[in-house]
Amino acid sequence: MTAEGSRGAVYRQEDDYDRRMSPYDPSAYPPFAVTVDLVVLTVRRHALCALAVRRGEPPFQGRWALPGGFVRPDEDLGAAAARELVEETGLCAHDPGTPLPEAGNGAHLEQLATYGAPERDPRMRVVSVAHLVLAPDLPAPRAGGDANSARWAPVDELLDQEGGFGREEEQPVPLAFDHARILADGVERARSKIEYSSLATAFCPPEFTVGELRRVYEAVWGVALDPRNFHRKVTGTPGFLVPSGGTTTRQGGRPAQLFRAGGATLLNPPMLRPEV
Amino acid sequence: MTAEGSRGAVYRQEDDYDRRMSPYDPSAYPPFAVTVDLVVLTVRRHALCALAVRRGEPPFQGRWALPGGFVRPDEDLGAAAARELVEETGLCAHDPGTPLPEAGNGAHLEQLATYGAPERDPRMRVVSVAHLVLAPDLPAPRAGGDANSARWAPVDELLDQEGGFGREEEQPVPLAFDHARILADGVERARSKIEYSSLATAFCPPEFTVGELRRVYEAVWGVALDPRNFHRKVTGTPGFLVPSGGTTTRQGGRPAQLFRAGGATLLNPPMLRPEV
DNA sequence: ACAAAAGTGTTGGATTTACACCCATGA
DNA sequence: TCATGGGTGTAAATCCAACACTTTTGT
Repeated sequence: MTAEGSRGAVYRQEDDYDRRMSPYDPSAYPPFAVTVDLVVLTVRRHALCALAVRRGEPPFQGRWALPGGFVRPDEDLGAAAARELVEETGLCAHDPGTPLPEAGNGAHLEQLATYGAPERDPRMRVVSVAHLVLAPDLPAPRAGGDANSARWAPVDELLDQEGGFGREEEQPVPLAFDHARILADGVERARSKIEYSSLATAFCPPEFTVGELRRVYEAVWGVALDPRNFHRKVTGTPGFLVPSGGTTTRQGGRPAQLFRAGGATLLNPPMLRPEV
Repeated sequence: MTAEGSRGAVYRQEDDYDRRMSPYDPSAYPPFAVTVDLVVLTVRRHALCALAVRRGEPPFQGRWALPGGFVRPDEDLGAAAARELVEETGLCAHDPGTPLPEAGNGAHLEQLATYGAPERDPRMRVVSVAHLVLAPDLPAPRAGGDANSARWAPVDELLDQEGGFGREEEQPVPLAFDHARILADGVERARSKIEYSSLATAFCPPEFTVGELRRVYEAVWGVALDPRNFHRKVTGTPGFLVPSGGTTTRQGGRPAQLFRAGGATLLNPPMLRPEV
């Protein structure tokens, strides 16, 4: 352990930091590392998937983890998350003020929660501000050019503590650190938020059909919805969808109207998630 | 500025902190101070109020601020918030796992959001994990024995950027730091959460009447509710309230049944907040 | 012609609202 | 007796789930 910056050192523990004067006295407060971790969700092949990166170094070497990195000395938390997102996926999400939901270039980014248990990283005291990203279906992820060190995985698979091997040769090992918990919290947030907000459109391309939007709800909630009532509901909610004029038959069947996301962010009345 | 720990110093900016090996290398990551700030809400005299403490030192000397303090080196975030709460109010709220809502000794504590804009504290780089506390009406707050350095203030008054002087001689100055934003976020969270959860009971004493619970909703939402429909709604929602057997006439009029909070945390169907 | 997906109409039941009305106490 | 808050009944309006049925394409 070095003299300063290590756990267990003795600091002047003034509870009311607000009453302190000295501007920069490192001995007066315990230093933490602050990082951002990203829960990046998308809907692929009718399943809710999250972005995972493979760890190349200990601890948890070889295990899957959420993407993330340090917050820089002069960077806001949301900006750090947006930067990491670009670096890991090429996705551009506009940085909102910390807890403001906001759509950027298709993707939605918001702060999720902060995780700071003392032993969550065995190397040092790390406080991680997790962020949630909802993105449309993307090409295979790049991670520093290295393929197969990053992938989209169904969240059920990543959270499955039991067996449940993926179709591939992937192992059912839990995620590194407390990332399973973070991912579960992010998934829960997404599930409840599409109920009363228009966020489900963040999973869709710029133009989409009502059926495509319905399949997003079905994948995120893991339920089947009545296509007819769903159609009435979403087209009848003011500000949710605006027709873009075109039609498509990319799903087969009768041509479907194309829509864009409307201006409304809060849905009133909300979408109803079927019981159990 | 001292050599290390100050803004603008140059660190090895590895984006992927997960790939680093060295356990405790302070030059490898930028150190932050991590604090918790508390939004403590209660309902007093038919108004939603928040706990504010007066700052005795610069910056923002003499201004009102939210209570808070440093996270200790071996302390979890929720534990730090619970500790600060006890120190400032004597209230006991059980520490939940980070984002888990949980009731302790009457009060509810949950993580709210994290604020880390680079210039939010002029002294140093501080990341503050804000927590939300919902408490029943309390005796006058104590703050280190010093009265009049802590008070309950109506949130409207604390958030009013314009005039709107309080009844007292209090000034309409905005809160210190970014605490107005934090308070506003906390209030918004409380307003929306009592809609679909049983959290409104956290504002009530252990035993309360339906009318008292209704006045909580009215104060938090700032609306008037129909007492008759409200009664049917809350008593008809399974798990929300359980009769404690007793009655009271402390509100005058016909004796009212006393209830305790039931086991349910999520309300289905939710309470409906009247439009506009 | 047939399958598949999009969309409209209709109906019965549940929920919500608005308000009339009665109940039990203290002053 | 009156004022005050507690609590029940009821009818109209609204919302929602279920499903029959029509439309428009590709094969």
